[in-house]
Amino acid sequence: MKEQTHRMTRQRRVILEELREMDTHPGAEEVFEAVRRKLPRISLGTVYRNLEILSELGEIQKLELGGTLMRFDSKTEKHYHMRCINCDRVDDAPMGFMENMETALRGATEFKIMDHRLEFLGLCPVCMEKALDRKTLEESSRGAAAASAQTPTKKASNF
Amino acid sequence: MKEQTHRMTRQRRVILEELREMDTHPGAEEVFEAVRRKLPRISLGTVYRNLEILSELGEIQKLELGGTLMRFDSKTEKHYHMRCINCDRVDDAPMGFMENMETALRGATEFKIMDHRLEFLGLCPVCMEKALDRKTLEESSRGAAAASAQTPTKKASNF
DNA sequence: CTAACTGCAAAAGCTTTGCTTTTCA
DNA sequence: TGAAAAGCAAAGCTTTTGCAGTTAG
Repeated sequence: MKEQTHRMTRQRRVILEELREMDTHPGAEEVFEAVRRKLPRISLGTVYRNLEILSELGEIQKLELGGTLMRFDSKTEKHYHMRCINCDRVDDAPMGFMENMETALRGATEFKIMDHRLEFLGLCPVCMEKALDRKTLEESSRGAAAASAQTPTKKASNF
Repeated sequence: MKEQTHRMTRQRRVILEELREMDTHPGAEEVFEAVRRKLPRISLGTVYRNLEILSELGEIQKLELGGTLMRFDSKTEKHYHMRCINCDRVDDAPMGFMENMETALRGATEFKIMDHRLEFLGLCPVCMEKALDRKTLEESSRGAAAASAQTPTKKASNF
C-alpha cells in the first residue's frame, strides 16, 4: 500500500476556490459551470475526478442527500440539511450535530454504526409563498375542494 | 383536477405481493427479478411504473437512501434505516420514529418542515467479520502500519 | 524526467418515456 | 368499449472510464 501523492493543479485549485464561494450545495454540473468561467477549457470529467479527490482529502464534503444528484459542500464539519421538495434548494439546518445520536442503537443492533445522516424535507420560503398564493387564488375562485392533496398518507385506493 | 382511478392488473398485484415478501429494501431491478419468476414476460418499465404508482397510493414506500439506487419498502410506517458502507445492505434501525425531531427547527428556519429522514451508516455484521479477519491477518504478518486508514477525518495533504 | 493529471469522448448504470397493443372493469 | 396499463425499445440524466497528450514538482 503506497502513499498516494496529489498535485495542486490549476484545475483543482479553481474548483476548490469556486466551491468555497458557493453556499448552494451544488452538484457537479453546477460546479462545472462556475469553474468554466475561470477555466473555459476544463472538462466535466475533470470536475468529477477532482471533487472526488478533494473529498477523499477531506478538503470538501460529498453530500448524499435525497434527489438524483450528488452534491458538494466546502464546509467540512458534520451538519444537517433541509431540502425543498418543490425546487430542490438545500440549506444547512439550524441545529447542532448530535454526536450522541448513534448511542441510541448501541446494543440494539449487530451493525457497527459509524456515522449518520439527517435530512429535513419541506418547502423553502419561496416555494411556500407560491403555494400560499395558489391556494388563496383557488379558494377565492372556487370553493375549497382540491385544497388538500400532498399528504403522504395513504390515499383511498380502489382495491 | 380529475380523480385518478387505478386498475389492479396481474402485474401490479404480483409486484406488491413479491415486495411484501422481501425485507431487503430492494431496488427496482431486484423486484423485477423476483416478479419475473412469476410473470416471465413482465418488463422493467412496468415494474418502475407500478412501484411509482403503488407509492403514490401509499401501499408501499419509496426510500431515498444514500447510494445510487432507489429502494422500495412494503412497510408503510415511517422508520429509519442502517446501511452497510461496504456491501450496501439495508436494515431497519431498531429505534422508534422521532415525531418531535422537527420541532427543534420550529422558529429557527423559514422553511416549512414537513418530514425528515435519518440514516445510519456503518458495517453490517458480515462485513465487520471480514474486516476483523483481514485486520488480524495483517497485524500478525506485518507490524501495524496500514491498520488505521478509513477515518473520515482530514488526511495529511501536500497543499 | 515521470507519475499524476487533463481533455475528450465513449460507456455505464439507473430511470423515464413514446408508441403500439392488450386488458381490466 | 374505452381508459388505463403492458411490453418493448429508445432516450435521458448523472457519473465513470479509457486513452493519448500535458504538466507539476
